[in-house]
Amino acid sequence: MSEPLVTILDDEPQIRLMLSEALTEAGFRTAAYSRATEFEAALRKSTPDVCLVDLGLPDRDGLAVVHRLALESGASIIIISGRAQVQDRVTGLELGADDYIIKPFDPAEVVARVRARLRDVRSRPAQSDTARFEGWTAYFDRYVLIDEAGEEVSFSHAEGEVLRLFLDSPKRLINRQQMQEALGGAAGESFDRAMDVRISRLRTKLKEDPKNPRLIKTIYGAGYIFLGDVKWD
Amino acid sequence: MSEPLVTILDDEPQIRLMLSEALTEAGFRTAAYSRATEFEAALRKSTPDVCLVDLGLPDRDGLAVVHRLALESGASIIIISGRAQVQDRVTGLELGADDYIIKPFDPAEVVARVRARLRDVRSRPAQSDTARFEGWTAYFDRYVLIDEAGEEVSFSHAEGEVLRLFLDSPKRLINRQQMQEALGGAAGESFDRAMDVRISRLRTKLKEDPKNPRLIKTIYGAGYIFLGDVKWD
DNA sequence: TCCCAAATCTAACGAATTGTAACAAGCGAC
DNA sequence: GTCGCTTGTTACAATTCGTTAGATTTGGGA
Repeated sequence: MSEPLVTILDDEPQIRLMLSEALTEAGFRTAAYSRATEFEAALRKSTPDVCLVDLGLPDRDGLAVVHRLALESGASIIIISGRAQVQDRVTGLELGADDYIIKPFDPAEVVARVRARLRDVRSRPAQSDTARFEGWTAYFDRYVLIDEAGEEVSFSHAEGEVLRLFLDSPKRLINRQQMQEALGGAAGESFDRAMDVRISRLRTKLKEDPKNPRLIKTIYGAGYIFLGDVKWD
Repeated sequence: MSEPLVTILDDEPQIRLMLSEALTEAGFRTAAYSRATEFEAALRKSTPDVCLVDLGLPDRDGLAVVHRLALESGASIIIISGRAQVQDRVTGLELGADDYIIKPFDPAEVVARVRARLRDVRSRPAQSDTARFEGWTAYFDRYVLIDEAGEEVSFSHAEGEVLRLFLDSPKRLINRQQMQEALGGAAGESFDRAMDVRISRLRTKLKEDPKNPRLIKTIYGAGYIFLGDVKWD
């Protein structure tokens, strides 16, 4: 599949240029137009994924363009406008725009917003949710750990919560209260023991030596600390 | 189906109130939380359509909440934040947020942006009738699955509903409530077991190993996840 | 040093959740 | 009507995970 196509409709040349450059650099195909008629003619040939539309056009009311686009095309629509009133934004969005960016803008933000629109058009390809540490690879989306030898160990939801907490803050002391909150346990309760058990079970899966754990260390009276270098993908 | 559910996660009471009022008046159901742990606990029960998340939370980094939401839920995410730097917005959007609103904001704009998000959640592109995944090809118009070897397995309407639900959001947690709604089961009922049976039957047809399913995974206490890359023709 | 209370570990149990075989009801084809 | 297929229900098996309770470890004080 080719790269997503982003079209730009704006009458100011320097804005067209700025957007084209930023979007091309971000890996999109772009096509820019200065007038609505020209733009709509092009729509009959190509089917953009995202359209950036300026409201202040010389030959047509920008909102009318947006409205037609919303009705007739499947593209996401982002309005780019100098009109900063809340009412303008509300009508723009109500007419079918998916986002509304106010001039002056930063090209990096436009790129980020274009990406956000593309994500949900394609029903969000899952971002990777994988971490590597000390020979292990944790696939949180699959609930599986794989060791150096390629052997698979699956872990449960509860164990995954603990592991994620550790991998989120490696080499930092995590006290019991912090852990309790992160694991969704209401405060107090005799819930505290449950935490120990979760950790114990996780240790077993990580093949820790009970007498001398290398990865999950207990700090007596303080909490736990996860040693080991973590790299999230 | 009932009104869309919008959740609010913000530690400032007056903001929660302002948003709840505006959204309720606009016809949405709302639920507001002040702390991340509370919010995440609620997520296990209900499935919001849009989540409004403030980044400045007392008990957890707001961005971490956003990231998890983006990975694990199908909801649209709108960040509401006082951090106005472009860099903040870009990282927020990159982590999976669909929109980013800066405080102070006008409730009318928030409502308009929530509506915009719901529009594209609802109007997901009409799926075709053929999907490929992990060696299988599913023909929904013919109620037939074909494996790599070309062997045909037919499936029923009920099984197809489940399969389509999974193929529509691969690698995402689908909780029981969500599935129940999608499968046309009115809430409650002793219908709950029927769902397990449907899934069990589908697993059999997909030749899943009962002890270690690779495609349809159960998350105890949470729901199901379909692993595997899906491509619709 | 030894002793002890507090903290932590973990095997074992049980409540809740999920899996699935077996049965039954519904329905269309003949 | 019967036959065959689909699909929900029931009943029981299997799994998950918090709880309990006894064993073990820790660190301060005698």
